[in-house]
Amino acid sequence: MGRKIMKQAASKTHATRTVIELRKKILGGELPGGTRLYEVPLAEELEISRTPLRDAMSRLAEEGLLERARSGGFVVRQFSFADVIDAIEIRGVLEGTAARLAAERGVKPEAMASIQAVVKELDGVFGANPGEVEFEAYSELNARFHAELAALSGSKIVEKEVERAARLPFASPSAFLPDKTDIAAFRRSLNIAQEQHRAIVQAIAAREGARAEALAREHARIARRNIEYVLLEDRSLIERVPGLALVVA
Amino acid sequence: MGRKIMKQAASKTHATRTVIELRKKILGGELPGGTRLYEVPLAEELEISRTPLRDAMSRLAEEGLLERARSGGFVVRQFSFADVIDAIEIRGVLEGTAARLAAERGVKPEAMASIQAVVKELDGVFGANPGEVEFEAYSELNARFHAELAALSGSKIVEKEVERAARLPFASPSAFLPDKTDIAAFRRSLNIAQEQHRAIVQAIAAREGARAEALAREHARIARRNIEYVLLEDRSLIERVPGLALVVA
DNA sequence: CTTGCGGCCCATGTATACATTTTCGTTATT
DNA sequence: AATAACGAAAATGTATACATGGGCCGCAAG
Repeated sequence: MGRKIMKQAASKTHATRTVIELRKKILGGELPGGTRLYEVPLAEELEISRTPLRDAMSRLAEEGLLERARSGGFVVRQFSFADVIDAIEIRGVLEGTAARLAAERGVKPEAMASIQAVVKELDGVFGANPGEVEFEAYSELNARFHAELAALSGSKIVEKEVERAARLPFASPSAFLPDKTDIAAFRRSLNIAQEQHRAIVQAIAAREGARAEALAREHARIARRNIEYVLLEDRSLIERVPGLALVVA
Repeated sequence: MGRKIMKQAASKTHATRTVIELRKKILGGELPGGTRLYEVPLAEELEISRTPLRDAMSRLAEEGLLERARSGGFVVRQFSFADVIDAIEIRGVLEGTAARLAAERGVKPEAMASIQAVVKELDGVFGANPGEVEFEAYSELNARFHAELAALSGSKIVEKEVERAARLPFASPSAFLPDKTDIAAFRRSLNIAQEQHRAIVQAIAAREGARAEALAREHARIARRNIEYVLLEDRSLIERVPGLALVVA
């Protein structure tokens, strides 16, 4: 197929590619929160013209990583510790709403079967001994669980808003997955999270809206605890969490 | 070529003015949901070039009134009846979160005094007889109440998300204010709403988070009922609600 | 009639020159 | 010394020409 020589294989347009590139720089800390993005030098550095750069920046503003300055131009958004906590809270509240609506309005059997299958698959990534987890598989399945949960609400709007709330990388359900980190509490948290996955699905199946909502909210607290640990107890882990570079001390 | 004749009446830049103009056309129904916005003809019609037009469209995408088409370009966003209901639900959930956090975290006395003053002022717009209301004043104070409630959360993030959820015009707290409409149920709803305003503030002052949250959610149901009435019972009122032109049958 | 290919058209993507506004240092005036 | 006013530099805003690429139509082969 692609016989055409594209120096940039990944994306089609300069703007699209620039979104990715800028996002990487922002999340990687190369462009810290509060940085003003001057169009001319930045365009030169990226070897594109100002037009696609502005397009890319406006998309990143939609994404919440940049904000428009009052006098024009864009600035890298800056988050405080409290902002991170609150962003996670909102994600939990919205996922809770998705879970509650799913319970109240009911879900199609196929959708229920599908998310139950994800939970079952998640069971499979835990080894015999506590602490044994296939992180890669867990991470992927966890993302799928959260995506399907949002969809269970049966509401495109709710689904979209949940997705949006999780777009801030440190607020995402996969913000901090222990990976190879050798901290017992982190590893244990995966077991707890999985138990909550199960309970949420169960509550939705039983049409227990309030319980489903409360469980989903509590579920988001795991992310909060992990982030709090990273930010307050062991800041050496900051670089392991995408987007935490945006958080000002 | 270089025309220096600039009729910049209202806003500073062409883009800013175009945002306002397009928003008006969208909410007014002149550009119905699903309409693709072709840059060249639209730019000609608005008598600007494509550059500020694209800027304006991207801002409207941030606002949620447009969406980017997969193949490029912008399309006027379209909402179903269910979407309207769900957007109001989300606004209620987020305002509920703001109220709960205010109660849980506590608010500064001055902020509490300020919102209590708004409630007191709102009392003043009701006349002696039921149904007597100064609509203009009510509308303005109601908007202030909701803005201050969001701020009571003490969280910039929550405040911003509440504001965002209310930006979809039909989901806003002032989406459908009876105005001169002579429907008894609508007029009564204002009294009920005001009682809820009072209760929400009271719950926050008493640090009753769950109650504050539940009340704020229920408060949003008034908007839902009113919109449902307009859409299901008396569609002649549709034109009275900004943005309802976007809602497809 | 179907199907696949080729090319044209049109819409968006991009570069760039020019216009306007903002910013900030400097100077003049009180 | 404070401040107002000015102006140069720099940054964003705008217009426009040109590039690119996807979709549609027609034609020809099967």
